[in-house]
Amino acid sequence: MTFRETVWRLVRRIPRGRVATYGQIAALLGRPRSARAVGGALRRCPADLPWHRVVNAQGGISGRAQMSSMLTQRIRLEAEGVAFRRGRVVLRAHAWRSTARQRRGFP
DNA sequence: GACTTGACTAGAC
DNA sequence: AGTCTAGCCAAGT
Repeated sequence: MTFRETVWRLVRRIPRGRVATYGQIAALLGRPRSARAVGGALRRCPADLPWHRVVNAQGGISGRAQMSSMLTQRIRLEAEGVAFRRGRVVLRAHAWRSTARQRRGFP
C-alpha cells in the first residue's frame, strides 16, 4: 500500500458538504509533515475520488496549472452546500471532524 | 540511488 | 492582511 493509496482511501471517507485540509489528511495518516505529499497524491487520482473536498490550511483552493480546475472545485463544493467567504471555505462550519480530539482542538 | 518537482505549511516581517 | 522563506517528503526521472 503506497502512501498515495492511503491518501485516496482516507479522502473517500470525507462526507458530502465537509472539507479536510492537506495537513489534516497527512496528520490522520500519522505523517504530520507530509501535507505536501498529500497534494502530490491528489494531483493524479482516480476520477471518482472526491478530491474537491480537500483544501489548504486557510480554506483556499490551492494552485493548479489550469484555473478552470480551481473553479470546478469551488463549484462542486458549493453544490454540496459548502459556504465560501472571501474566496475561502468557511472552515468553522464545514471542516471535517473525524475524531473527538479534533472536535475539541480545531481552531 | 541521487536529483527534481510540487494541489503544503508555519513562521517571520 | 499580503509576501517570502525555509523545511518537508512521496513520486517521478
